[in-house]
Amino acid sequence: MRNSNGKPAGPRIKKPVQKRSIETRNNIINTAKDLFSELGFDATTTNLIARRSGLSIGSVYAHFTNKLEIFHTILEDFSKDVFDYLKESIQKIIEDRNNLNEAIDLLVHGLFNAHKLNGHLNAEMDKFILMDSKAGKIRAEWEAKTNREILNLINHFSNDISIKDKHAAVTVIHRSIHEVFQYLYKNRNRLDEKAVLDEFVTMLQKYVA
Amino acid sequence: MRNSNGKPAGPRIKKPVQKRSIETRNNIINTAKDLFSELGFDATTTNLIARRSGLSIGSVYAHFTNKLEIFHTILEDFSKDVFDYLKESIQKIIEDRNNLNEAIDLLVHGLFNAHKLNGHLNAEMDKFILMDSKAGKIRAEWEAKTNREILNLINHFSNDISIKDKHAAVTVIHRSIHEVFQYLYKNRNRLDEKAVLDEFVTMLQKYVA
Amino acid sequence: MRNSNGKPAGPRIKKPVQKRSIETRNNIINTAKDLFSELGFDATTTNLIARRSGLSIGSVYAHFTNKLEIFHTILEDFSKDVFDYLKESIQKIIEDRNNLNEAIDLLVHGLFNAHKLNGHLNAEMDKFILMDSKAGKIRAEWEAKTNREILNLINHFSNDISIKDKHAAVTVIHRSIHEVFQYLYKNRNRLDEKAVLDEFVTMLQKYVA
Amino acid sequence: MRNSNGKPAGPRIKKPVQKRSIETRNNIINTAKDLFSELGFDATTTNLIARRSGLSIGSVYAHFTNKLEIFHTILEDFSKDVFDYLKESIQKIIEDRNNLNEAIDLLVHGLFNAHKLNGHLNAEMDKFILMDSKAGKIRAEWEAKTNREILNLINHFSNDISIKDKHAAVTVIHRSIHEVFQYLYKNRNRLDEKAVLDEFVTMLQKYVA
DNA sequence: GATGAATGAGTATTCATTCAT
DNA sequence: GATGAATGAATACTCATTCAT
Repeated sequence: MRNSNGKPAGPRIKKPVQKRSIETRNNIINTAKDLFSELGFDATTTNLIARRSGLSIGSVYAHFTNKLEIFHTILEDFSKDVFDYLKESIQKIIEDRNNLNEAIDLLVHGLFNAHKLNGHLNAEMDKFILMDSKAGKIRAEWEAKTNREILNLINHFSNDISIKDKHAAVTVIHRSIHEVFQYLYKNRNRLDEKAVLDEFVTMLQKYVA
Repeated sequence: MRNSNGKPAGPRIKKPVQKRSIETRNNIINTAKDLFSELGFDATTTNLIARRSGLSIGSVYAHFTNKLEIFHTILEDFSKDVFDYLKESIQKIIEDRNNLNEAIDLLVHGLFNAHKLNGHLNAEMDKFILMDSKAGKIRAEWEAKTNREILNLINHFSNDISIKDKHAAVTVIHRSIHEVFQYLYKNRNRLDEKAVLDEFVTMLQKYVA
Repeated sequence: MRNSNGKPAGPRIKKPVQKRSIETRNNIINTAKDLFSELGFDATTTNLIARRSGLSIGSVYAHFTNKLEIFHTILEDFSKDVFDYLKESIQKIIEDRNNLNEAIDLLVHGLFNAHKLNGHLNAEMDKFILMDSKAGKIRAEWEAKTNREILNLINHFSNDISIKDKHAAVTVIHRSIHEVFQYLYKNRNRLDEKAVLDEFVTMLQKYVA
Repeated sequence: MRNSNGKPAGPRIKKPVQKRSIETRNNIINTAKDLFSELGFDATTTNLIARRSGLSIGSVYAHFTNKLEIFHTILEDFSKDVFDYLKESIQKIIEDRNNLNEAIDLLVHGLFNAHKLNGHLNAEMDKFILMDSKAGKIRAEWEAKTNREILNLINHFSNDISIKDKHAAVTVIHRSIHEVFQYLYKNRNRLDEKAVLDEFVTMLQKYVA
């Protein structure tokens, strides 16, 4: 007979005020990121997150309303990190007055590093984006921002570039990057990473020339 | 994806020989494919597969040792279907003496149709390939076969093509295709499908030229 | 990621067809009735119901969607039983051509027996009726039926009876009965049950005369 | 009502002597009364009591050993309030030299007002009296006192009254009152309150006459 | 004196799988 | 050959209570 006429009881998750609390929150996020990456969302139990964080299960739920919220937080953080990295890379490319081919090379290798450590997590996120609308929204938002940056870069080189539909091009470039990285991760012990990456850079260079 | 450390089960699952039995098996596979696609692996319960197939849960377990086996079967079937489609397409391209640009166009659009209907399932499979070694092996096998076919095509046009590392090129082409398709699926209502596909074809054409 | 776009999956609780299934269901109901009566709703765990029934927890949930449904079933059964007992008593009173005083005496003692065994459960139910709207509806329905029967009896003796507002009278009689019983139950070792019951009969007799 | 097998806790809870402390204590009691009344004992969490009181959970536990103690305090307070109200009413009836019928009328309506505001809480208390021995003892004590007052009133009118067993009569009267009130509360929007109350007064008047 | 972060046993519920009929 | 009732380990989440700061 829990709350059958459910008056709202005020927020159960409070903004952490004490320093200890903030540390705990980060602890949970980092542990969960590792576990989601290792085992996937479903196989990662909340109790496991707690144990691996050196916390009680109660603590986990004091900081997040539920397991999904932890995942969304990680998705958001990760998306932001990749975006920040990309933005910085592009800024540097423009500042350094690299030529187009150098630019592409730097862009691809830079993004590759940003993605490198999170192949499993990436796959898990990709799945969620289809299944869970909140996740889809988060990703879409950051994807739009990322696409805007790539478009900036394309525009910066607009004299050297011949492309019919720039927006479509951005999509193609962005997604190809994403997938090639994902693929390299999956096969990280079987493939000549450098060769594939170089070939991919070549493809992009020829494409935009 | 739990509870599936399948001990060898002895001769409980027989290869179906009778026609009715084969029909039942296909019934299960088709229902499961729909459900995995709709809900994902974890959220699809074996009891639901049974009910939607119009069968008893006992019957499902008479045909498959466990849930994972159903998934592997579907993965195998699907991989084979895509491969067959690709092989046929390439054969036709060669027979029809299409030129390189036409070939690429046909290849991309052909594969796109093969993938088109299974975006969710694809994402689910992608995840499993990382998480579940048996799934990884199945996919790797078919991917190798597929890559071999693409290599054939490249060799067929070897006079018109300038590529440093053909194997790496195959990887890049194959994965880009895969991802662009996946992306188009995710955004099927938001994007101009034709524009992206055309842009992608252009990229490949310039690349191999 | 359970069923996030929740297509209805058909009924999970099936009408029992096998005899074994019906027996199991009754087993659960009886065990739960004892436990709710002994410990109250909240302190009665579903696992305890299962164990005391000699069943697995899974079986309990194969027969009832949740704990509340078990309670509602018991409430409904109990309300029906008391009603049936009352209806029968009243019929018998009328058939036997008892006079008014005898009638009241029989009515009170009869109902007392119907209630006798379930004091704790009654208290639990009384609480639920306030807190849980479904329970309230169930009780209200049977209360209405019961009140109608009592009204019948009053009308049968309408020549011997002087009452201003018959409907209000029914309420007063019905509730007084209910509460006196409840009270006698609570104090079953401390009170002279017969004396209180007799006094109560006297009150009603004087009242309606 | 679990987790409350209170081991003696030593001198951790001090009787509040300072004014602020007493205010805090009352604050907790009032908040808890509202919540128990609204949600029931089990669904009312100690953390909710703290938040709604504007206090920390630590403060609540500085004033009460546990949740049950809060409930017992409220039960005791409420029982005392009703008793005081009754005692005063009876005193006034005697002083004002009301006749018997007037006396009953005043008694019933007076008590009704005392009970009026606490239907839910009453039901919760009724349940606890059966389930929790300490609660049972508290209620029994005040019930005895209350019965003594009612007996006083009966004795005051002993010339006008013809009753066999006065003690049983007190019980019947007291419980009938209690239940009719409870019932009126449950149906506060559906019933003609005045009619039921009048009919009830009539019943008592005829009864004792 | 007070605070609120942390604890962890406890609870409802699910679902892959088995096996008696 | 099939059925579907039964199993029970596993899981997300709650909440009374403690105690370091």
